[in-house]
Amino acid sequence: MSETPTCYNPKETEEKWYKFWEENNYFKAKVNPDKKSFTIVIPPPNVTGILHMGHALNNTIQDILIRYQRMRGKEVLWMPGTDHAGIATQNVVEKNLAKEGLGRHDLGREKFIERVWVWKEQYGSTIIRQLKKLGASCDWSRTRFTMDEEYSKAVKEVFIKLWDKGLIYQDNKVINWCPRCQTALSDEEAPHKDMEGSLYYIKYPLKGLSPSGDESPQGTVPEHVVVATTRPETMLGDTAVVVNPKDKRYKKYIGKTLILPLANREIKIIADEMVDMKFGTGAVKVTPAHDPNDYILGKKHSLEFINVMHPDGRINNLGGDYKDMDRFEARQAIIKDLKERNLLEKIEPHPLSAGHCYRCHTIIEPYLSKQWFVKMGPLAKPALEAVKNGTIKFHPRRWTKVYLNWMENIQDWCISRQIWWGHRLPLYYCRKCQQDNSHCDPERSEGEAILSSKDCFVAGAPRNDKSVIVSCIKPEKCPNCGSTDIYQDEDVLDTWFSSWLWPFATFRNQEDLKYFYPTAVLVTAPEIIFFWVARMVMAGYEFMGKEPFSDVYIHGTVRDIEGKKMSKSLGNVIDPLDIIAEYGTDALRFSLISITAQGQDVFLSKERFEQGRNFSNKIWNATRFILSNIDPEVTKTDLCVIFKNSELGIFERWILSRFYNTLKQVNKNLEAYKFNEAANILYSFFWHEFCDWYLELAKLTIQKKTTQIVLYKVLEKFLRLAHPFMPFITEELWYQTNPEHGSIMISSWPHLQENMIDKKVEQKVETIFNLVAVLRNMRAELEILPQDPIKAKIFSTVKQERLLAEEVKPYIMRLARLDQLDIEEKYAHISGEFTAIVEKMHVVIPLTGVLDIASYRNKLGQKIKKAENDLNSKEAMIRNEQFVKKAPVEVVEKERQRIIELKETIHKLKAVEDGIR
RNA sequence: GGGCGGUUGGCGCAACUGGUUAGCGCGCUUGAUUUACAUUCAAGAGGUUACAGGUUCAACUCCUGUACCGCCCACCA
Repeated sequence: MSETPTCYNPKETEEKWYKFWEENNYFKAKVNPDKKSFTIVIPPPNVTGILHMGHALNNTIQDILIRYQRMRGKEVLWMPGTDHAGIATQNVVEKNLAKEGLGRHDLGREKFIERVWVWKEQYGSTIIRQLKKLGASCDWSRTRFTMDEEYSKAVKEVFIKLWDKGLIYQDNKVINWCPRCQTALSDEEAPHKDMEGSLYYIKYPLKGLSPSGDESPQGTVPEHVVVATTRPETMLGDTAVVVNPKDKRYKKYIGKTLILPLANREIKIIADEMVDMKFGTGAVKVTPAHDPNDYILGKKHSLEFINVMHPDGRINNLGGDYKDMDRFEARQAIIKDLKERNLLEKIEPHPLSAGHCYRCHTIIEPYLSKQWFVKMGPLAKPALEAVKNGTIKFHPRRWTKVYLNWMENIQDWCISRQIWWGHRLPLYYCRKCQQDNSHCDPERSEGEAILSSKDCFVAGAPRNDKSVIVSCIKPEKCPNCGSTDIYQDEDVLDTWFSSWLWPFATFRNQEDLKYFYPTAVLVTAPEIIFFWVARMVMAGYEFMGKEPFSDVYIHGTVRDIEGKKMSKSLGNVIDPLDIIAEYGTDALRFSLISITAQGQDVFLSKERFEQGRNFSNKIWNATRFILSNIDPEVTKTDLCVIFKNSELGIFERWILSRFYNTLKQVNKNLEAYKFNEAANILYSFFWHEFCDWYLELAKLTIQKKTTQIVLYKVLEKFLRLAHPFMPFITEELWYQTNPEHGSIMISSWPHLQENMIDKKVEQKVETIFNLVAVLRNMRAELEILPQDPIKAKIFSTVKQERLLAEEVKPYIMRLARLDQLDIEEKYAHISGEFTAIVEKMHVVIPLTGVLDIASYRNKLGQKIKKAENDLNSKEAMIRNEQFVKKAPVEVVEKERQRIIELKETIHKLKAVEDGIR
């Protein structure tokens, strides 16, 4: 009958302890003048969010920092919350509505927003629950939502502050427009993606040579200019063709008029240096309302701006025959028509990159539209300075450059969005004043306008306009004329316009703000640097007069085993909740952390979590073993007592030294944000030193109190070190080791006792372990089974070593499974022996008949050769005067020492070789 | 076009400010069931650190160049 193996079962402990922590308010932060504060604000996940590996990594790192600092005695606050995620959330709710056959316009704005709130109440806390499963020790009593009333107030106030400073303006510009979401987007929200496209060469006939280019008989086309474009459908909005003034091919055409095919409009040929003569045909169609560069040209040359699209991407009334076709449908139709008229010269494949909506991945349409912007230059100044002078540091450092580069080339921020879910702009308009001032038209033209260039660049104009009222609440009457006919701007603000206030707008009172702000460190992924990190820095300086955090830790992106980003659409997602269910939260956390080198991307596969699971199990079983073998009294003994009595044996001193060494390393690496290093150090200490060696040795003396105390103390201290990484299992075992000493999460971090680190003891024990390893190795090579009797001898002329060997003789015998071990001074050669060298000791076991002499001699020969090679190169080094002169003394000394050792080794190995014959 | 990261045993990754014998995990080979743990233990095999130069007494580490992989930003008619 096989017994059921003893395994750690995470499910039972995790729920229990999380509840316990919450009920005891251990996550709560209070202003405490006696303590230093340590604050982290969570990167607020979207309310629509569900936990993915990126969250798991991000929040595990934060929780490690938080739990570590809490144990170190700081008053820590991990501020949680969620982001209303305007577009994403609106999309989700609209999708739900669509199932009922409804669109948001069927409901109307107010009803729709009610629906979103209902949805939010129902599903918005999913991500929070999942973060709890992850063990996150956030102060949930402070949980914030970016649409909370107070938070919304802060958003409006900030808008007004910027308004008053003249940093907010309205303008007609070509912005990134998502035809699916039907809203403007900022540049950051429309990332470019490479894609396969085509370059279409289209003939634009000259005016006057033929009445109309598209009706010439027999398919001949009169004199024309060929333009190349990737988006033929935009030709409907062309208002010029531009060539380089230096281009000989086109010089004669400059100033002439072309007939725009299909639209049959007249457009001029103009000249501008901007044109690259080498690209395409050197002649460029200009569509000022549908391309950012053409927009600049249009402005410069006073062209007309013809917007030919509806907001949903269909061609509008200005598009003639193509009216109401979708933009891509229109593209095909236009190509077909051009072909028929023989106006399409050719189509070439052409790689291009186009902006995509970061929410729905639809191809962005550059679109002329009236939007609100924030002038960023003045805000960027202190934010640049802070990073340049080191007030804010990036980890790893290389991200500094990325940040500075963006900040130095900062563009104005388009903050208005044509959606409903979000913070509505605190702008109101008085209809009466507007009528009196007909110049101003704040209402959006639905994409059918033909604008002359003077209509653009009205920057700041509304600020001087008496019909525009900026206010936190709806004014009862117009302060200018007293009219009550007032309405609010329809647009909402970019979601990031609320997120950038997160480090301070999350606080509910001044006292908290004063105590917890600035926060300590921000933990996030590289994608978010521009969206959020940079803007928070600007907001921190602008509205608080102080940086929002001093350190920014940028961790890698979680990818699948092939290096692809994990995404639902690719189907390569490893769900952290599945891992939690199968292996436990601690296993998930530990594995994730231990494979995440600082700032490097993480390549995940499910198997990687086995390491964490196995480690949990190891900790579990080792603890069980220790607890079942020690006297409960031991748990109350002070370690200092036995230490003072110097009752500690060499192995006790060793494991304590190793523990404090581990502690030192863990401290160092945590301070340096090297979480994987810290985790791996803990792992190898506990597994390969504490369990593999010390626990095995301790079995010999387990009855002794000293042994029990050391076992218990090291275990108990280790649990504390491991707690930030593996909160649940450590809490459970902490409780089991001593039900009376309270929760581990509020226990104190072990104090580093440098005097316990004893390099000499470590070296000695190292030697002993080598001895054991050599004996085990000999056994294996000789193919001696463990149950076979075996005798060994150790020779050493050094008295100290003999004494050491004598002292630990029973241990060596046990670990190497010897029946007899003699320790002697003078090496007496026995024929037919098997020998190895450890330090200054000569380890010998008699040969048995099993050994393959030839292969053994071969191996021996290789060893000798390698040692001789080493020796030669070392001796060459020492002979080199330059080396002896220039290298540091200790390096030279080390080399000399090594030479002596190598000589000795070679000598002994040769003796062994002789002995075999 | 600009910037950044990577290239180290079969696989995935380490190695701080140059300094003995380049570590770890997985995998592989062999052996162990007197056991806290087979989610275990022991022993072993496996690398001239992408390539070409350079600096240095000394290069995985610093510099220059090349190749390949990946990312970011900008432009693209």
